[in-house]
Amino acid sequence: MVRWPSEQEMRSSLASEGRPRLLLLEDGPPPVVTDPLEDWIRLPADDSEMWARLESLRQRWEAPRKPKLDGDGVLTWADGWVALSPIEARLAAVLIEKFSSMVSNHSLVLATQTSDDVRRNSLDVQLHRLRRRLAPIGLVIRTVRKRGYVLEAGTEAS
Amino acid sequence: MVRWPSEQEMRSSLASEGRPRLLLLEDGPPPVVTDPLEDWIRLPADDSEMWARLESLRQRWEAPRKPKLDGDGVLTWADGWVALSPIEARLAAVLIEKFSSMVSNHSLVLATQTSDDVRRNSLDVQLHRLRRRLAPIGLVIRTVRKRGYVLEAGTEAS
DNA sequence: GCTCATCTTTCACCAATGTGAAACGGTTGC
DNA sequence: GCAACCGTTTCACATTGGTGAAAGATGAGC
Repeated sequence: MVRWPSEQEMRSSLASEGRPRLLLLEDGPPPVVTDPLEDWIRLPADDSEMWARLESLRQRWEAPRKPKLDGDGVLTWADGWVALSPIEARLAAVLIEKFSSMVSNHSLVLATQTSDDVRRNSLDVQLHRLRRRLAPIGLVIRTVRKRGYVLEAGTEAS
Repeated sequence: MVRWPSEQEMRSSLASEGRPRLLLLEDGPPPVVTDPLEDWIRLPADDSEMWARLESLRQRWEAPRKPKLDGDGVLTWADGWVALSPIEARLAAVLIEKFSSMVSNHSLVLATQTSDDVRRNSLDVQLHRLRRRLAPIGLVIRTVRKRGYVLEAGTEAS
């Protein structure tokens, strides 16, 4: 929540981090906001109205918290989209389903449809390739040694 | 502009058309809206506040504009315009309709009116030429291997 | 330090896609 | 008609992408 127009810098710093903000209008004309993650309300404000606008912003912010993978191997996330190959898409699908939590090594091997033993490190290679693709749109795959992997949002640190 | 909650049907019909709407709150609690093309205001409302919200919606709606293709094969976009040949125009039309999302290979072949198999790669050639034409005005066609293509705005990196 | 899991690189092979050149076909203006 | 032009189709070849395999490099845990 940002006082407006007195806290302009906070507004722009939040904006550049891609975080939502509600402008509390003290005086002056209302701003025209085009960012879906921004809204405003004139003070003094009714509690229920304030809550409704905050809740809307919160939902808009949290909605795209999971990457979306369509049936054509196109994976969409905050920074854009990438096309995945069939195997990569299957891997990504199971990782996305448990987004931000761990997926066992074994279920990933199953996702690649390959029979588990001969291909000692074929999963490693696929994961390597998937990492390469996902990095540009801000997704990272972290390792849980001996157990599995976690797909999550990369740190915004550019 | 939709009265709320008395004109619910109009709200959903506008929503399904992807058009913006401003809910005029007559009574009852304010709604939580997650669609960026929707907003609300409580009646009676100050003129300047109403205008600000309407203007915000208008800008959000117009921002993600598509390239425009007229009946003479002239395609207009931010950086100017180019003239397309008939086949290129038909291709561009279906790509523009789904601007920024994927168009299947097959529907593109249909757009060229050719019967799908004999012309093994005639679509490739057309796409190649279309790419050449569109590049100068800042449009790119990205490939989704085995599935289709996406027409989108090129990176502003000039 | 040793072992083992994981990561990365490289190679080989094949399939899909991109591209230029050329052949083909229609239209226009003479 | 015919020449010039333009759009379209096809062909041949180059380039890129997908996949599996193998081998070396890295790093964690004992």
